[in-house]
Amino acid sequence: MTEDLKLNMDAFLPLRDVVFNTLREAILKGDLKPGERLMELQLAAQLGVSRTPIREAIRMLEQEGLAVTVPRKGAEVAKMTLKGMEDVLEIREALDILACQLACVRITEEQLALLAEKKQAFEDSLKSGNVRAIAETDVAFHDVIYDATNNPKLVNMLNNLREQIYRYRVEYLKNAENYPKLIAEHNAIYDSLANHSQGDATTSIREHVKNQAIAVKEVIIQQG
Amino acid sequence: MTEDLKLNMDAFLPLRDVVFNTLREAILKGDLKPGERLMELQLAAQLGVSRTPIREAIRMLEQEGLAVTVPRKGAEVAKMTLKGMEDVLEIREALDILACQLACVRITEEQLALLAEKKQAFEDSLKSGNVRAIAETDVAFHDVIYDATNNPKLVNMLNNLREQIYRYRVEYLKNAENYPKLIAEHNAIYDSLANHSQGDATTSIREHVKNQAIAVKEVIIQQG
DNA sequence: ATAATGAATAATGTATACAAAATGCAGGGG
DNA sequence: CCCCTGCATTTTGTATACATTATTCATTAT
Repeated sequence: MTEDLKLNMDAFLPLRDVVFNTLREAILKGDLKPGERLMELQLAAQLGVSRTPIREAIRMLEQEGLAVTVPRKGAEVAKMTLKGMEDVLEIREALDILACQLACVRITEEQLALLAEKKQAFEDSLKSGNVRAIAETDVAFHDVIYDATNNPKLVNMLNNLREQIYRYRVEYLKNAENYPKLIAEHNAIYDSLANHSQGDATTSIREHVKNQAIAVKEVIIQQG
Repeated sequence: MTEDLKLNMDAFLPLRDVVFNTLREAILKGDLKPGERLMELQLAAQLGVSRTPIREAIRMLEQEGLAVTVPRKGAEVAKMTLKGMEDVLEIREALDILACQLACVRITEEQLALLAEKKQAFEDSLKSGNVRAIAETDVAFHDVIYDATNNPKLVNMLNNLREQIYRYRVEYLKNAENYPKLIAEHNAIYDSLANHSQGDATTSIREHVKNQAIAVKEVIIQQG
């Protein structure tokens, strides 16, 4: 109720997409909290549109796993249980390993150069201490690897999974004592890709996602 | 246009779900062909509902990867290119292996007994030569393994991937000379799960999905 | 006092009306 | 002959009206 959501009108997109992006951001930033109801009429009034694009956006949020709806009851922001997160992390680990293995074989020299750049940008952002910037540069680093798989469907699935983890991962990035480990892990991943060494890539990415999984699960346990 | 889609009215579900199931079936059975446009007004008239539930159903089909929409152009049944199918199969292989590995550890005695039952039902259906029955018993066999992962999100993703492959896989199941190989592969998978041997499970399921991948790709190459 | 009932309210489900954009085609000009 | 323009048509995008269901709360009977 006290939310003041606003639409980005600068885009020539169907309203459903604009509403979707707005709600998605609100959920990921935590403005809309897990379990909070997404009432069509209320959202429509707040965003200044009709219920139709709201409903379409809600279907798209369902698609991303960010909302769940019960027939004749309505939609709410998806709650994440520990078990649910463990399930997501289990899948994410397998697909991240797959992505890294594929990237290992398919990555180009240009992409390797870009990866080195993003790796450096990540390290720089760690020094800044700006958590939002850290999260963004980390995403950018892994995006290069994802793109290198040359498998858009895989990229899409990994982005969906990452979204569901994102909210909890931010807490992890606030703790500066994790930073050296993160740098080392990124270095290991980069080196294995640069050497096109699939074995090393598998080991290093697995280590990376497993550490992240542990951290995310701790955040959930402390919260719930 | 010459389609005569009909709704299952026996369900107390929102129309969007009924429409979704109807269209989904039509796509999987091939009544709606890849590239065929999904025009809201036309579908609404055919199914005797308004555009609203049609639109919602189309969003759900997008969710499953069975339809794609272009803004201000409309939706159409997803076309599957060879590259697109290779991408799907790549993901499917990784997740099927994951599922089998998890099942290996988590499967119960009851589920193992059920798996043995489904394995036998599959062999029996092969003798019948009824392709539809064969496809169903095969799905049932793998569903037991999926359920044994105790990871509903993984099950959901695997079902989505399977849907996208399903249409092409049917051709493979028509060829009786593949049957002995399929039986042997199912036996190998069953044995590794019964022994809770993760290494064997990985090997046997990988073999199984790789063979299937080859067959599916051949179907697409011959078609396109 | 508690449980059951029923009306009032508020939400979702569905249909329809209106707006805007894309498409197709005809006619005219280069 | 080709292209370009503009109108007509079709289709999607959006808003709104109506229908149905769920919820809440007060009232009443046990």
